[in-house]
Amino acid sequence: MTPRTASGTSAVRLAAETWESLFRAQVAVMRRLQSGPAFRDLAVNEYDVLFTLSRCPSGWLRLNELNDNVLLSQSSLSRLVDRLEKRGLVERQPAPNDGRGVLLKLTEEGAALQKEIGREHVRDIAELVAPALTAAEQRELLRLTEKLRASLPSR
Amino acid sequence: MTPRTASGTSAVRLAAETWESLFRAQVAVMRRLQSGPAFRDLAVNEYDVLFTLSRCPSGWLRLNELNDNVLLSQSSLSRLVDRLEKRGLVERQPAPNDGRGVLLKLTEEGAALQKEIGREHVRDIAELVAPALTAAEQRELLRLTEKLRASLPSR
DNA sequence: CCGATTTACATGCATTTGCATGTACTGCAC
DNA sequence: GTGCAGTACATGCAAATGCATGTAAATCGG
Repeated sequence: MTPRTASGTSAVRLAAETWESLFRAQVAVMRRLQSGPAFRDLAVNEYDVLFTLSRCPSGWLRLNELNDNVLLSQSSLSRLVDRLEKRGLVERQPAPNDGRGVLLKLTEEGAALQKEIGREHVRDIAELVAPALTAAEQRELLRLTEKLRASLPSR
Repeated sequence: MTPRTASGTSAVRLAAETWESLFRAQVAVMRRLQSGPAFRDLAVNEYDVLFTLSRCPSGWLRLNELNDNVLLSQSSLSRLVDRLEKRGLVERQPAPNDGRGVLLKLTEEGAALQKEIGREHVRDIAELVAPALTAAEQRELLRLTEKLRASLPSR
């Protein structure tokens, strides 16, 4: 009854092994990245918030939208943003059309720090990924992970 | 001077975008997995330790080897294992040939809990991954992530 | 064999995190 | 409009985490 592939592996098992491998690769790469000097005075999650804000076309982003990108609870993100605000890296503003919402934006100092760390970070990534996979393989990995993410149920 | 691909993207940038996509996919999948009912009484990191032990052929695993698999500092893993031991899920033993080392093993109760959670977990994974990618795509994603992980510098 | 360095793990302590809850606002039913 | 459920964010508090450091054992250089 259970459908099996040519290699005798069930579909469920293939999915589990695929996720396991993706997860382990992420752990292994992340471990090496976060121990590097790029993150000496900013945690990876904190950098990630600055990075996401730097990519935002309007410059302003809602806190709840930010939360989708980060593996943090809503309350933890709220306090992480507190810290960034106290360090003068981001700015809060009440949302215009929603009295409950909060908009976030990089300060000039925040944007500068993001760029500085970002340069190092990108270099570190390339040093890990480029020797491991050919350009074609990287493009395929990019395509597959993007497709996976896009296909997930909204929540 | 900077080498560019046909699409005008530098090798460094391709590597960075590939990692970014892999990372976001991991965050998105993990967010959905850990909010599910499978992890109602065991954190994901804690389950991960039980899972890794369950895969170990000899049954016993060194603490430092375990640490390579998990995105946790050495001290945090030490205390995580404390908690698992207090709950009767794992057992510590001094390493035979190295007086500094500690060997870990699942208790019967730990093995049973791992299997129980594992069943739910695998089902959750399949529900997310299988509809998103074809079997061939999953195999390719598995291959690429495995190659990436295997190609990383030891540390 | 002896001292110096390194490795494996544990622990004190400050910081970060998540859960539960609180507050304020929105939107919907009527 | 009024009441009521739902959403967005903040906060109290207990638990988890990381850094720095401690302890003990292994390894290395002489």
